[in-house]
Amino acid sequence: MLPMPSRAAAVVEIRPRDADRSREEILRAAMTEFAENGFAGARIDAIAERAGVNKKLIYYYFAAKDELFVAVLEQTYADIRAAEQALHLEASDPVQAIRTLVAFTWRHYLEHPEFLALLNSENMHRAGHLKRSGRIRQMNSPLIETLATIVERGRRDGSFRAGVDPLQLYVSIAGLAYFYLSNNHTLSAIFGRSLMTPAALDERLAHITAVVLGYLTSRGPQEEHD
Amino acid sequence: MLPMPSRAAAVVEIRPRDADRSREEILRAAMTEFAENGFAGARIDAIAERAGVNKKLIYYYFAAKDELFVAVLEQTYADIRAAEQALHLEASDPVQAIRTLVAFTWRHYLEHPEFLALLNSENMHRAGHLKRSGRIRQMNSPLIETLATIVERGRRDGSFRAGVDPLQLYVSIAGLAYFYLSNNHTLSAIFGRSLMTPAALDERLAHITAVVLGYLTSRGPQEEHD
Amino acid sequence: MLPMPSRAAAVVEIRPRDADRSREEILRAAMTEFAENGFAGARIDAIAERAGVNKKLIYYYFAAKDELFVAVLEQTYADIRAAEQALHLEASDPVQAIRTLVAFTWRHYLEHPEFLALLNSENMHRAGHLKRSGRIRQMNSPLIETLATIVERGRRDGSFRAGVDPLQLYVSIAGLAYFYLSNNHTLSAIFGRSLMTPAALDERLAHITAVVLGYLTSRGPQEEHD
Amino acid sequence: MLPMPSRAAAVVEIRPRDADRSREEILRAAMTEFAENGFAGARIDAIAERAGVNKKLIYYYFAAKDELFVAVLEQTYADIRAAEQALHLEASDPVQAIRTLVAFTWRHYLEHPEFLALLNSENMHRAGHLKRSGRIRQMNSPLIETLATIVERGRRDGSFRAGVDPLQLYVSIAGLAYFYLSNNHTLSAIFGRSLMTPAALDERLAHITAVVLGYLTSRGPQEEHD
DNA sequence: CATGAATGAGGTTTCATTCAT
DNA sequence: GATGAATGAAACCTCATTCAT
Repeated sequence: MLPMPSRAAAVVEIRPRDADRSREEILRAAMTEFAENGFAGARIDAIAERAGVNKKLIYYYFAAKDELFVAVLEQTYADIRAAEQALHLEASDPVQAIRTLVAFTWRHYLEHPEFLALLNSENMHRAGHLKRSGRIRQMNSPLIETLATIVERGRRDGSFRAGVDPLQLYVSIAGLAYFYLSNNHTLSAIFGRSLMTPAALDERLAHITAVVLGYLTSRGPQEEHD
Repeated sequence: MLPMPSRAAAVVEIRPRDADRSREEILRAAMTEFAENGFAGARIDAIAERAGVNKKLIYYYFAAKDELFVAVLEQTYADIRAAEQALHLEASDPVQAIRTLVAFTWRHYLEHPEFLALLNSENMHRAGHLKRSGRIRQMNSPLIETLATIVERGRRDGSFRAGVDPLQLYVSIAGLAYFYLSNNHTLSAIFGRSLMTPAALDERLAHITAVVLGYLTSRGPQEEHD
Repeated sequence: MLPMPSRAAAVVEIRPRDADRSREEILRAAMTEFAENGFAGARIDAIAERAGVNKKLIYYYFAAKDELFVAVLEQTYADIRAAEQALHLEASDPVQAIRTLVAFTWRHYLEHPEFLALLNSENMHRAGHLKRSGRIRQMNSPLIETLATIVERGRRDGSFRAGVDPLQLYVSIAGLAYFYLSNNHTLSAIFGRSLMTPAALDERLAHITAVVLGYLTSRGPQEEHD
Repeated sequence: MLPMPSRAAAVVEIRPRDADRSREEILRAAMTEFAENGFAGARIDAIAERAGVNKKLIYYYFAAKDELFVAVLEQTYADIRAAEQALHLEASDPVQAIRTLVAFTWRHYLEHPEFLALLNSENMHRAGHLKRSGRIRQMNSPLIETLATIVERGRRDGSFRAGVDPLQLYVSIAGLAYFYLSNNHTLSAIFGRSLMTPAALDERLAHITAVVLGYLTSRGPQEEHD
């Protein structure tokens, strides 16, 4: 009863989907469910239904809810790391490189709301799942080092200020994008103004870029360093 | 933390009426529980135990889990608004006012991790609870208007750039502080470096201040505006 | 702090209602609540709210939910017995007396749906409450004896058949009215025809009268008696 | 009570699939529990215990208490409709057909006290459950049409009066049986005379038959039609 | 006579997980 | 690889009732 990816399979071909397909389907369904409801709010039942499989199959592939969540997290991190790798920032001049990086971050968050939601959920659990996954901890973002190079190049050619910590900068870029998108519901509820129209989104990206470049290109008087 | 009507009260330990006391105790316990576990993860049982009251009493005062959460949110927002009002930013010069505001935001988030957690949880629910509370929607932050005044004063005396949207600025200040603190667990898990030591915290505040002032005081070349 | 129904009361007159009034108010509220929801479905909270009194007051007057129900039953039976006594059936001729009695029963049920509902509820409990109340058991309907007299008069003057058991007749008259009214919801749901329009109600009364008189005035061939 | 597909089955005691068995067991248990305690008084715990299954299984099959009640109602109605269909009233002469129908109704109510109890409970809820079940509303009793035919045949052969509404007649036959049986507890509590001895039951059936036939066979003077 | 605060027991329902096939 | 049936623990919530005043 094992699936046969050989000629025989082509003949019979009764089953519409094979093992890998099911696993992937579950993972995708879990990602949506976890993103929409958080870890505690997500329901195994809902995941099974979304994936179109039996609940038990979920346990067959991913022993427990926690481990399924870890798998989803790993997948999500792998996705963003892959996308980051596709950027080639070394070539261009520092200002342009920063523009590209900021825009990339913004767009990735915008197109992957599940990433924000999963991060939210995971932070609420004090990164308990993430700590359990050796794989994610190894997926240390290469962006930090790229950023260090860019910042250093900018400092040397006189376009950027000195004393910029790449890690702080990375967190700031992320934060400027993340907060706006992740908190969009509460913000628009309070300000009574939709933050997700195309115009508003463009405006936000322009603002973030201005903030980051404004910071990098300004002199940075001493008294600002504490 | 409780107001003391007179010295005598402090001595004899006359508590406010039990009813008020219980209600407040429940609210405080709920805030902690919701902050630690999110809305879905929070347990009414745990809240009752924390507050030292019978579970039913919670329903006596707050009809349902949802409404209790709304009450907690309202309290939290009321707290931050009260703190904001205590700042007097109009007097000082624009640069100093911004420094004060950034530092205030940073410290409030640092000292009230429950605020961040509740916000996280609420965003996961797409602000469903917040939308239900007319009271919170009215508590529109006066900071936006204060910020508008400061930015305008800075522009007129030549210290700040033109074209700064106070709402964008507000969101950016919040985001720069929020992301670092809220995501501290996942960030430190990934970077293998604790972000919560006193030194690290000071460093972050300095960085945020530098970013915000760097942005405000730099010229802002046209091409940054899209 | 005791109420003073004396001159003093007339002077102060702060309280809008006195003790008896509260008790009565509770009883009335309980009747409605029990009638609408049955014994198990009725809520003490709801009764207190309906009566506009504190829940504890209910326990002050009627030690427990069961006893409150018994009190309501007693009141309801007392009402119908009082109404029955107001009928004077002895005078008129037998046929007319039966007409009057049937119409009275019909109208009383129609105007007192709570009586039907309470009876329903009580039967579901196998008359447990009723059996506890000596007062109700003594309130044996005088109608049975009146009916016996009417039936006997009718038999003697040749208008009614012989061998009519007054108890069976009483139960039949009640049943013909009761079933239609008490089951009106299920019946109209199934037959898709409203049974409570004025025309429908008149028609039913005419039918019941015809059935009862048809039975009483027909010869009654032997084979009908088993 | 279960159908036996073959002798072999009876020997080896091959039970129907466990799933069906459980579902049926739950339904049977629920019927008893609801009949004994009404909807509000019935306990899911008790049903689970009676059925010998886990409480959760009840929700697995019937989502909620309400829906379980609807299922029970549907079953009960299906039972009585099936029994009605087994009667063949068309053949016999009108008087005999009426006798048969009255006796059938009486016996069905007598042997299925749960039907009366469920009806009681459902009426207390204003047929809320029944209205929700399309299936029951479609199970419109075919008896009405059969009755119409019988009554018409009787009218034509001169044995029955004219102007008999089959629906009214149906309701009357039901009411004459229903009230006696359903209210037997309160009635015997008040009259201090047991109504459920075999002799008493026979007597009641004889009386009902006499009432119905008395009505149908009497002339029905105009003034009775109001 | 009247009240608001508080409770313990138990109700329906949910959920992650396992059993048997 | 895949399934439907079944479960125990625990969740939210309800209810009649009592305590203290």
